Amino acid sequence: MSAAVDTITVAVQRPHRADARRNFDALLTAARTAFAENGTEASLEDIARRAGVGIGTLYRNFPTRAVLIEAVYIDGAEDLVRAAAEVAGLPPWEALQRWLWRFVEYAATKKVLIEALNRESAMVRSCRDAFYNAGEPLLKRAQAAGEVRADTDIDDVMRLIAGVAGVTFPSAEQRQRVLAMAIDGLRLSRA
Amino acid sequence: MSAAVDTITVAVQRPHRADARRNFDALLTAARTAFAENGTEASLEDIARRAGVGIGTLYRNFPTRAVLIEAVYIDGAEDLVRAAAEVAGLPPWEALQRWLWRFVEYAATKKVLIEALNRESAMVRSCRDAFYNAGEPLLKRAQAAGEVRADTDIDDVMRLIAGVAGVTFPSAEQRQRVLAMAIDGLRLSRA
DNA sequence: CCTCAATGCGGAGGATGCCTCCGGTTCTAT
DNA sequence: ATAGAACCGGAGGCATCCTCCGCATTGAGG
Repeated sequence: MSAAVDTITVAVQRPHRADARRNFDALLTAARTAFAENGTEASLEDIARRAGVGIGTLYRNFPTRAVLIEAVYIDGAEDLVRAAAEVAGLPPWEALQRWLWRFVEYAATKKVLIEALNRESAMVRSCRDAFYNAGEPLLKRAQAAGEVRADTDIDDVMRLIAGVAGVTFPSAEQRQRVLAMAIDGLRLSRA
Repeated sequence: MSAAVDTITVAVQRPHRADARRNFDALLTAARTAFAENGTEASLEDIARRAGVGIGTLYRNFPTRAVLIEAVYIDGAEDLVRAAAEVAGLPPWEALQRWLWRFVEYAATKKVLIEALNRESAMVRSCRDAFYNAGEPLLKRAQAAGEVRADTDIDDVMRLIAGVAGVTFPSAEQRQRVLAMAIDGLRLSRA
């Protein structure tokens, strides 16, 4: 499991100087908040202001918007990867379901996830690979146990869940219900 | 069915003068193309250029970006509403499924749909109401026939399908497969 | 403690896009 | 043919993205 975590490569280096490190962290925090509120088109000038730094500082740390998005995206990804180990001991279907709901929670805390999933970059692929490495054993186990349809793979599943998790629902209740329906779709086979 | 079509109210008036009507149509066409390529953040100046008109003309016809998005969104909506009548004679599950795949096709031709579904405006509500009026009888019929889970409604279903239809898939094959899984999720009940 | 080089800073300025408004043009009803 | 309502394009103001430069700060080494 530790091996899975290590595969997430880091695109941006956290600076060496203490002041720069503080600014880096402040920018990440501000970006997380701004993206959660306004999506990934949130104004970078606004993010710099929120962090209490100049726009030059933002660009020095994150040369493009995409790099900033990815940095936010990777934040917390390790926790999700580790969560797979936490549920591994449960019965197959239960384990997979629990992990998928963790994935949905992760998605809820950052709107960038859905948009990032559609991006093609080394960093995103690295994270995606890590998620897939974490979740795939759970899926295969549930398939081997005859609890999940055989005609799907981890990429299908992640895209299905991510797509639904990205919808803005009027109520948490409905969100829960519709996501449950999507997850239930994993169970049925046309056989 | 004709009553359902009539409930779609029109937010923008098509102009009276011949030249203005031509420009209006050209703008709609250009917007459809630009949105399909770049999503709803596509440059309005680019759209005006594509249509061969000045930016002032774009704003005169569509006072805000939202109005333009909605105009594109409604385009073709009537066809989808009518499609419900075309499948009504089929067996319950078949009818619903056929219509949902029509919905997916409609979504594929314009990326704006997914984003529009998350917007709150009179026009969007009007279209959504029309879709729901069209699709709901099909859903209820399939539920009455015991072919669809009882714990869902047309709003759930539309959001589920729209969410998945909005994902960018690397292949049409995968898209097909994952959407089929989502639709299969309608069938299962926890009972 | 001091020095100095590497690291890091903010914001002015150029480019682009959104949006408004005004002088000029075109269309159509009479 | 004419008048006036409808319509036009694009300059200009504002916001945001992004770069670059003169100045400031940090921290390692002596």
